[in-house]
Amino acid sequence: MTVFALVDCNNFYASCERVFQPRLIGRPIVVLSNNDGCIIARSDEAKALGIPMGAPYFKFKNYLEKQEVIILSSNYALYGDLSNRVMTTLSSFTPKSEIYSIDECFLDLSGFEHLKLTEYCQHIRQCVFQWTGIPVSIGIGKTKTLSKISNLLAKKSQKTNGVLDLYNSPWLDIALQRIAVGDVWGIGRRWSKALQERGIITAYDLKESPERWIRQKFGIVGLKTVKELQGISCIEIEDESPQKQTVCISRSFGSTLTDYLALKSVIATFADMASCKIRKHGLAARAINVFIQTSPFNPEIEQYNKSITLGLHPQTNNFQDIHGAALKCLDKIFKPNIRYKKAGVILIDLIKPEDVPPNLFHPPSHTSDELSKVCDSINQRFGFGLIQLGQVKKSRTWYMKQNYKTPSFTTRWDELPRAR
DNA sequence: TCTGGGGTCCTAGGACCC
DNA sequence: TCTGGGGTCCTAGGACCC
Repeated sequence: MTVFALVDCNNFYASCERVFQPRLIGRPIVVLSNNDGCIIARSDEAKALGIPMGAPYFKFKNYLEKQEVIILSSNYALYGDLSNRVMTTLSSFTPKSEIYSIDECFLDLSGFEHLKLTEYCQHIRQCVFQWTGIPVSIGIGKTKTLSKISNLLAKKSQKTNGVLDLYNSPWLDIALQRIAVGDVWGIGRRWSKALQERGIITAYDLKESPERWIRQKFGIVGLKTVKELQGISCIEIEDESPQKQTVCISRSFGSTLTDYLALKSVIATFADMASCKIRKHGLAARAINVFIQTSPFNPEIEQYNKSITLGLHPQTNNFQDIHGAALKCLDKIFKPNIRYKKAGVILIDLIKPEDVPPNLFHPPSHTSDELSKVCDSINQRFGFGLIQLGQVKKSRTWYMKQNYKTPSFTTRWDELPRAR
């Protein structure tokens, strides 16, 4: 039987900001999404003020100021780098682990029982904090779903000191009764509502609910969740990260765009970013999707949401190919006199070029891809967008709002923290 | 005025094949 | 008038995750 442990960073983005700005410790912090749109992370102090997750920033602006909450734009360069440090540290404690998200990691602790799991996890926790400055909580269980629940309770209860082992615990059922069904991993808003209407309120209720009904109403995915609650593992730890299937670059604009040339510049930039990203992964795309949208929150204006998919034959990760294909897509869906608020480029059906069988009708192209490589290295060194194809009109009007961003302390020489 | 971005998986239904 | 059965593949949409 596998021993599953879930390590989850506490208030990850807020904690990252505190590592290099100790004056933020003990103060309420919120971190905003791109474009300073929504509140996507809160320190414990901010949670205590009743600030909800995902709330639009403009609705809480006054309240936040009155409460002297520290407001920060998201700094993904910093969070990504600190995440790598945490994950590298964690991987030294077990041969098998799975990075699940920027701030979560599953560990397979089978075979470590002789060290006493709680003590071993306390040790892991202390090392992560000492080596990276990031506080984490750890939950242990017989399945991924149960380790998630243990983690939730480890965070909630002070006396666990950040580690809770429910692997062989007589308290498991009592613990499950304390978890709302909507807090179970895999149960979202829709399903939570449907379950509650049937009188299934807690994780324990879900564990005990009739399997045939679950299978019929929530499919195989729902049934797996119930089985996992029963202690029957259905979702394994995947230590080799599966190959990406899609890559998406999309943004909301700081203000609306109606001008074709402005939108063209946006789509071209997204296409360049997307192709750069798949080159980094050594992948090529076999199709591209471009979408443009109006704001769904403004019913006054004419709504227009359109997307189009175009096959790429043969598959490609070339700078110019993808740039050109994206603009061709835009031409087909662009409609004038629309106030666009968001757009994106998705590269689909990604594959390693060496895995593609040779095609009689589309022999591999002989054009060198040196240009892509050079552009990548220049853009990486000087910031994305320094070099682009000539068709792109230099326009920054759509750029995101980021009014409260901290320096990229760990990834840019000119933004290193200073010791005084 | 102002509401994120990037993913995965499953399912139902239609097109098409023999 | 009477109009099969079984299979695959693809796509769009809907749910979920962080």
